[in-house]
Amino acid sequence: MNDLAFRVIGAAHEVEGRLEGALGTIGLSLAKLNVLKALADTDEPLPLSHLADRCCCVRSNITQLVDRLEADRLVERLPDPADRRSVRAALTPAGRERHAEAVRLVGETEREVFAGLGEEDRQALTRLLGRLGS
Amino acid sequence: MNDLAFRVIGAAHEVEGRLEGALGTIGLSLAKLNVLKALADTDEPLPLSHLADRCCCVRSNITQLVDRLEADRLVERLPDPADRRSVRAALTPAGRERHAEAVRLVGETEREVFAGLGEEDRQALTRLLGRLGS
DNA sequence: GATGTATGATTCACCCATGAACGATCTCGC
DNA sequence: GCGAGATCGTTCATGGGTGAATCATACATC
Repeated sequence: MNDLAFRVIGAAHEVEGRLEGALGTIGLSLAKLNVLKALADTDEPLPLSHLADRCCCVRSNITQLVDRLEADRLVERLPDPADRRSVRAALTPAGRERHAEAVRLVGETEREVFAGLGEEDRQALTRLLGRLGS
Repeated sequence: MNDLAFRVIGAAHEVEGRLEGALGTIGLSLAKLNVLKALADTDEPLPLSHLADRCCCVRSNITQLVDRLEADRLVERLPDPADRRSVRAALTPAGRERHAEAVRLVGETEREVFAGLGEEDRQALTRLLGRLGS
């Protein structure tokens, strides 16, 4: 009954820690993966504003993430000839590769983390989480 | 089944957001509240290292948090005559008060967030979360 | 008592996130 | 065509988190 909020937060923190740990071994983080995922999903260069929308974060955050991803040579900035205000982010081949590795790693880690739960438990958990915040 | 990890993280993010929003109205944050709680629970000045242990974070983080809480006049640093390396953090009267307000606010918010779940659901959620990460 | 090691807190560099302010550019309405 | 206002990305200040390095102090051992 009590402190359920902190239990949810604590559990998520644990899961996040596991994922960050796994991704750290290939030089990524959840934040970076999130950007790579958005780019891999649409499979074409995305204006940074669109990227911010898909990542559910503010534009200034994307600026910094793309800075770091560009330094990692996983993403590059392309000018948009049609709108000179706009900058589009594109996956490099290395970025596409790294994203694939990351997806594999995350899947593995997820399986480990939820190994203690059967299929029914997982559905129950999903359902319960979906009913929070009304 | 799929993406359950991200569902857990997302739900926790939502809950965190609600709590941060509520605490923001009285100039606090979850991080600050966490420190106040540790001090209120033991009810005596705590060396910053112990505080770091109880808050499950590194010492450098506590240094910064106590800096801000001291600026807010909610906490003060006391020298330890028995060990001149040590600095103890103590709640000010204002800190004690603010902590009480915060606890009330968090309780309210928690009730709102989990209003959609009955007692059985809450127990089920607690149980499921407890089985993560084995 | 001197020396060497462990420990306490701080500082620094980094990562991630937000919001405000800004300069450049686009677009709409006149 | 031009001016007003919207939009794009960046920068800056702030808050929260980590780990490495540093300095003072404590302590153990000789």
